Amino acid sequence: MKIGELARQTGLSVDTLRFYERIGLIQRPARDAGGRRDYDPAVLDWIAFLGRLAATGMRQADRVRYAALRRQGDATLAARRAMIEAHRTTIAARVAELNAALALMDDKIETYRRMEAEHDRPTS
Amino acid sequence: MKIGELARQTGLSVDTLRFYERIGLIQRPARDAGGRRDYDPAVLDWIAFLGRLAATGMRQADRVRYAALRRQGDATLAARRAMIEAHRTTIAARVAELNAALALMDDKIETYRRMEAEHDRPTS
DNA sequence: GCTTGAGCTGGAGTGCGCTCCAGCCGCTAG
DNA sequence: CTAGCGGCTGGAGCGCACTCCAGCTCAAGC
Repeated sequence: MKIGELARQTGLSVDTLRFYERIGLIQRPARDAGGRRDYDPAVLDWIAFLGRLAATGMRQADRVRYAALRRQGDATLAARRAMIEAHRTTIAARVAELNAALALMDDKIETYRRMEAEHDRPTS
Repeated sequence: MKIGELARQTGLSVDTLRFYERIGLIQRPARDAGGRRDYDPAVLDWIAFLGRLAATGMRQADRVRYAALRRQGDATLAARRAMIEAHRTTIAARVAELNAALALMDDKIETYRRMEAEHDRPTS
């Protein structure tokens, strides 16, 4: 699979894919006779998972660390699990924070409704 | 209240407070005889709310828009409510996304546990 | 009356995570 | 055989949200 096709399938740009390779998020792929990157389709799953990590707030530096562990094989299983467990905890905390914010926004919306009623009928 | 005291109470830096004023997130405070900012304590609640908006992912440009509406008084109540309602929707979507990610992380952790068991006892 | 510390301004610098660019090569279609 | 497209590299640039800095003023404590 060429880089353009991979870009299409992942939704990332060609530049982003090359950038991810530079920083070590994606392994250097095989090259064809002309020196062009030729990806193993398995990279699709990896990129999707990286996307989930990024979308849930794991920092790039940590994703790079995780990718490095992954490249080292089975000896790093426990370390990788520890990273994912820590990330799970972070996500759970974030969910709690967002739920609290939802309640706050609901209060605020209610306050606005009352103030709008006041403002529309100031002689009430 | 001087800027240093406000910084202490809000957890923001003095530079950040002045930056927020520059971009319009905080109103220009009164000045004392020496030309120094002298804040009304009411700004504490406002900064706390801005913090909640920021922490829940509202972009700075939108916080600035919201602050601008707020400065215009009661005529903008409906517009402000609309912004908060939109933000509430965004937060709710984010909670759903994070909950899905939690499930994914749990799967991943479980997979790691199984692989670790495999790896520790490869002759099983 | 002098030092110290807080505050002032306008502007430059930072870190993250990309994004874009110049200048090049090589395959394929017309 | 040549135009066009996709790919290549190394490096510069960008948007966001601050953060830091130089060089200054001012008020208070010793």
